[in-house]
Amino acid sequence: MPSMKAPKGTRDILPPETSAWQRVEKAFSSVAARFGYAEIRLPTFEHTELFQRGVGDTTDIVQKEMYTFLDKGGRSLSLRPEGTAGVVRAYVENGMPSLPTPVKLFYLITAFRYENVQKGRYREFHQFGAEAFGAAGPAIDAEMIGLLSVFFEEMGLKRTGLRINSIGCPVCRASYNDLLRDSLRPHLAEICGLCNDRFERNPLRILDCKEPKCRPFIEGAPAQLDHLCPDCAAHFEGMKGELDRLGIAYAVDRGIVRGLDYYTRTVFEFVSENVGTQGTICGGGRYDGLVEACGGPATPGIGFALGVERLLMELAAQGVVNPPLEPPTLFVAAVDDTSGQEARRICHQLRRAGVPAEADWNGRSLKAQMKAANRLGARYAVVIGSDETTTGRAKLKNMKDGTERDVALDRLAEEIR
RNA sequence: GUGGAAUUAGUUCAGUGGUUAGAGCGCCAGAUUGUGGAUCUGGAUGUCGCGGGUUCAAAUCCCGUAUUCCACCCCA
Repeated sequence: MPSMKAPKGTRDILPPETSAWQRVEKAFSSVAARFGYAEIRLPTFEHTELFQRGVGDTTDIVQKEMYTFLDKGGRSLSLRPEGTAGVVRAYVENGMPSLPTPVKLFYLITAFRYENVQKGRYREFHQFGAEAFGAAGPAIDAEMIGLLSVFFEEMGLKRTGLRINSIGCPVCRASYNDLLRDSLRPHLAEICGLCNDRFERNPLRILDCKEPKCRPFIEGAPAQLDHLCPDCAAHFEGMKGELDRLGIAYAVDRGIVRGLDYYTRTVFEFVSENVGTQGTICGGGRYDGLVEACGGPATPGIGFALGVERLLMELAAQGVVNPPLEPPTLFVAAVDDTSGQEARRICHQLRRAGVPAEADWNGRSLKAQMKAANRLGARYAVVIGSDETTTGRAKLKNMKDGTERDVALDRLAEEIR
């Protein structure tokens, strides 16, 4: 047992699992590009202050889950706990507000949160995300959800539930918060301690509480959705209409709040029953005040983050099979050391010609080489000996049915196509 | 941060105080001389998570600790 182990909450992703990762990464990039999103790559760590402002000082993520450290120059830096803040920073820093709108970006990142580990939750985890800046209307909200819907469809995912909600803008939220407090105030003694804290700080969060004793009051409480200002209400209706026209099914869930401070109006998530209590595969929403809060011009924005580990879990749970790694097409076996040299030369030339080929690298017996070819799933094998080296011809064996046919060695690449 | 369960070969697991700790799978080699898949035979590999303690004797009992899984909280 090795004494060096991967740190808590991290894990190694090994073959053949990596092929499943490559598959989803490729599919996501492809769908995102088709929707007009361009890839952005960003630093893994940022100034701590960015997350304090961008994610929100009051969030659990910033208060207790960040990997924060001082570098040798005394700067406070943090490993990113999510992707949006960094994208917003880069958007402002690189003058992207002057680009034609909407500016649409996507990314594949790792993120870090210091939390206790459980199913579908790691300290280092992977997200696919996208952000769209500069479009204020509901059409872009639906476009983004459409992107996810197409991605899930192409991954072969069924039964992934989309839930949507609106949490309003700063204007209607202020009056709603008063309404919410009024409704809960008589019951403060009965709801949990945490919710008492939330009552002053951010009463919206109370709606997300799972405490049984809080549930009755939550269900009786007014929902933001029913108290939107006219603009926010129109936005929500507009988005629903867009989704209807795109043929995307959704459920309105008044309980969706999202954990990050920056959200306004639209919030949504894709949920599953197969990821443990962490049912959320993907969460996102609109953040119309964030760019300005990060020092840029007032710019509407919307984005989402998709948990790759959770997506993969969901794919496995729904029985979506992962196509196997491309097997070596041709195994070049050799009967002795001398022909082994020739076999390796042929193998190299096949690879140059674009043919996946394997050979023996351990000086093993012919029998062992054939065994290896079989295990690798090679479709064909040739055996190289002194006869073959002299005549330049060999028997090409089909590993599936065991049949052989005589071929010229210098035409191997063409023969197996 | 809180609670529960677990940790023995590469892997899945058996072994609950008594010699040199086992099995399946996998790996390596062989079953007459240049051919895989089946079968058979043989082989290698363990600081029994780590550190203390109890005992004549600990994988086994006790304490601590780390990690994993599950749950709370929160989120991807």
